[in-house]
Amino acid sequence: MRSPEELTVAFRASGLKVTPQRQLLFRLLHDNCTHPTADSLFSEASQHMPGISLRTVYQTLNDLTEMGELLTIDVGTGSARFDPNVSDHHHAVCDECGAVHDVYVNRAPEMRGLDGFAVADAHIVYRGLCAECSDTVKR
Amino acid sequence: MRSPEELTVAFRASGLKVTPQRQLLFRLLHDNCTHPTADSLFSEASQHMPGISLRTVYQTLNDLTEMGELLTIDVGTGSARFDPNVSDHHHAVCDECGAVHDVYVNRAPEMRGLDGFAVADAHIVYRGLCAECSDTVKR
DNA sequence: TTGTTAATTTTCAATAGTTGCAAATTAGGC
DNA sequence: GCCTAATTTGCAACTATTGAAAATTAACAA
Repeated sequence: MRSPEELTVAFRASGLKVTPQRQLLFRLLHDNCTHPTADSLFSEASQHMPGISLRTVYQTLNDLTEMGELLTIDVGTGSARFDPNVSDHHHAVCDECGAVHDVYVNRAPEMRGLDGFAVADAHIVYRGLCAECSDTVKR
Repeated sequence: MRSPEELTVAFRASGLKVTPQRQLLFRLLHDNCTHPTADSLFSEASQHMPGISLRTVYQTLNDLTEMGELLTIDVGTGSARFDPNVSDHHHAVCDECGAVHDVYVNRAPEMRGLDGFAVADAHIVYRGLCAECSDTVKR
């Protein structure tokens, strides 16, 4: 995702308004590697701007996703996670604490067993225990 | 997933009852490679047994999943998909028609960029166009 | 075969996550 | 400062799924 400043320019350029709500969300999302849910963002945003509506959060997240600034990922945890890292990557989900981490692979493997399927994209979800939770379990 | 006959024995052996509802679902799921949703199974089941309840379908699907006879997979299509193929495999989802196919890979790739995460499982979702939909688009 | 009882099914309400809609508000150009 | 289209808000609606309680029934024994 681009910086709040760049997004401000980009939004105006496409005839979209730059509201205080949107600016706040730009800031909260920029360099955010926690893979927040709409609801967790709403909570955080509410502390800075009491009264902001959950609907607006969803709206803005969807807008950013449509513009290609944000990835909406579903790792099977019930609610969608949002990721400002739009580079080609994958995710590791901790079964213990639920944390989602960005991970990379050299190359997604060729799939076998299905002829004629034109693959446009491959997304890998790793599950297991993150470093912190492995530590806790060990001791 | 084991055959309806084997499941019947297994259920009785664990003190579970084999009801007509369950038998029907055993049959509908056996060798079913369509990755049905709870709702699509409910529709199909209703044709054979009018009055069967959606709740029972969910219940039985959850029971089978807990027993390791079924996989509950989430490919981001909104509702859970159920897969009687419990071998180690992955999925290909057609962006056009939504069909889900079983696929295999030689070995899921090592992930990079996250130290100390103990991977227990990796699931790959391929997206693109299935053979049928590619054909349709071409002509 | 019938009785007993715990498991199951059904019904219906409740929940979580998300979207649709209409009224009120406001950013940004004039 | 005004206008107007874009945005925000509030709330109802919707989808997928689960919880709870009452009614039913499979399985076992007598």
